[in-house]
Amino acid sequence: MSAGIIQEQVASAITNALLQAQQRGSLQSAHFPQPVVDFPKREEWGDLSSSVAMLIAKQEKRPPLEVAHVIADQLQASCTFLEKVSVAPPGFLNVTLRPDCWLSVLEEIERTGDRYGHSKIGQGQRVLLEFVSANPTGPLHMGHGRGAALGEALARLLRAAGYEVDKEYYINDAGRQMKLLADSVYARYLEMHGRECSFPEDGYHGDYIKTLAQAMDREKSIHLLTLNPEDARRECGQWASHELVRAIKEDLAQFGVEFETWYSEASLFSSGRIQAALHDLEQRDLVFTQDGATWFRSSRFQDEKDRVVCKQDGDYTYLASDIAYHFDKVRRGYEWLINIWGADHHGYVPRMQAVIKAFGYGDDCLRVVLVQMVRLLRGGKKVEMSKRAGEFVTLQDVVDEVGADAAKFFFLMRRSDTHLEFDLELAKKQSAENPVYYVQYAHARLASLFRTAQERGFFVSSVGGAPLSALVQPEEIRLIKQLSSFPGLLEASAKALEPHRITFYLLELAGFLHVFYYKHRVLPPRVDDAKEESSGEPDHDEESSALVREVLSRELTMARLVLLKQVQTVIKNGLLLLGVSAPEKM
RNA sequence: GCGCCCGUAGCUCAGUGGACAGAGCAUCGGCCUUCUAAGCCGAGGGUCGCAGGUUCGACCCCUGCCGGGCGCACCA
Repeated sequence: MSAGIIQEQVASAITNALLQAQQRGSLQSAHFPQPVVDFPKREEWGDLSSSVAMLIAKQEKRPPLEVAHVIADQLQASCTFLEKVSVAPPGFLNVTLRPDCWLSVLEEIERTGDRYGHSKIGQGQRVLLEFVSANPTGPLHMGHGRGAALGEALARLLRAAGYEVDKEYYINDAGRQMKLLADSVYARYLEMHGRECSFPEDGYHGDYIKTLAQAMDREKSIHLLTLNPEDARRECGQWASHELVRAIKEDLAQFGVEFETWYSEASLFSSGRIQAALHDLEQRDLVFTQDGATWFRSSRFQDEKDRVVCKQDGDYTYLASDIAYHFDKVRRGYEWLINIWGADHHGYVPRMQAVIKAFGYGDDCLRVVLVQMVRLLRGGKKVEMSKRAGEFVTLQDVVDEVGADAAKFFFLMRRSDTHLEFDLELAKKQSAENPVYYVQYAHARLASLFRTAQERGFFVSSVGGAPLSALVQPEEIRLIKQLSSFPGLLEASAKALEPHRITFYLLELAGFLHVFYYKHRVLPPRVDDAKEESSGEPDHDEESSALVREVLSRELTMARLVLLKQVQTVIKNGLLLLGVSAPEKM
């Protein structure tokens, strides 16, 4: 449902009409649903429409159309801000507002400014949003970029919806992958010094491993060749993971994504949290021993089978870390946990839900958002990647080539659980074909307009001081309507954890702006322009021109400037939620 | 074999159970003496994978099938 102030106003007017009709005995129901108020599919049907009559037709035991008429009559009688109320089959209620109603939207935007659209639905609930969390075994790639953009946008969106959000990166700095990293670096190190060695079977082959070994040789005071292989390996592992985490932080910072906390998996071991968490479960008989391994009774919580947490060889599994980690999350006081995972881990979700339930929390305490793969294209042709051979396009490569803004916008143009095609050529293009520029250009265009206006002595006034009744053109009303639906959009996007809706909204709003801008002038032509025009030939192609010939009074200029100011505010608010900049100049 | 996700215009994708299913790209044809043409306008294009069901009403919910992706470890 939309929560824009106009939509709310109409919804409550309908509710009132329902209750009044009920009192007068023309409706029978004891309870009515909250009326859904939306834009009708076609503008000519009215400003707003509601399907409430069809929803209650059944309980009223009357045809929807008849119910709609009852509501319409009541609305018409009691509601002064509606210019027209009509009914359309099969039972839609269409209303047209008095034009001045829409102007309150502009006041609302001016009053709330960069908080326009924000809500309190989160009620200050504390949310831990964990994302990216890539192993520090190499640089971040495209897929991580998508997760990073989504996480950042979600954090901003949820904060705007009244949640208290912390962003966290879980560093997988323990276990097999780290051992492989250590071995790989050590092998390159030995190689560098002409020592014979065999490169580990599943090691990391990328050139960055050689770079790490070289940097280590340069910057470390101890010579690794003087150490025994075990110590040398450990040195390599620690150095490499430290360096890679540092590089990952840098990449993310350049991408415009920062975290409140970086949580080390290794710290779960050293602090004894793993044993503590497992002990907690054991006391409630949710952990048992069999075949020399320790198991978690996840099957009690709708997982398909029990899972090993400590192997026969005494090592903990990844799940053990996750149990301890998520236990710690809720113990730190977070009421809602959101994890953003690659879709290839979806099979892991029931297990993790079982963990949460085992600690006594409900299903809705943990929400896992899955992110599908990114297919990288260049001018329509697939860019081949092979992680095995260490050949993949890094996030850094993409940011360098197309910029952080374009990259983020592209990552947020699709629902997260569908595959995404990312065309580097398109993302770089500086034209209307490139969606990110299309939206940013709308913002910059307005900034430029305001600069010119100021030079010419037109200052954007406050909404209250502007002659807004001059705003009657369809393109103007359409803009205001679109602005009015922004709060509802944010609420729905936050509830669904779907920032891509904001992307689509902005493209639409920018489109409306560009159309308006093309059809109408805001500032009067300069004196010399006017002279040119009058000395020019008489207009032959009046018909063919899309431009609206209109008298541009000072009032109209002032009113349009105020309207466009609010448009600019909303574009900016939207872009900032996506983590994309709103440039003043392009 | 079991589980999850996806099948919507030539391509990439939107579409909280509501009206004649939308956008961008691509194709074709137009618009710069205008406050930013990084812009605008017009045209063509569809069995919403298939078949049932629920509903006053289904692209949306349920069941089955077909096609694609991904999972099903004492790996992470």
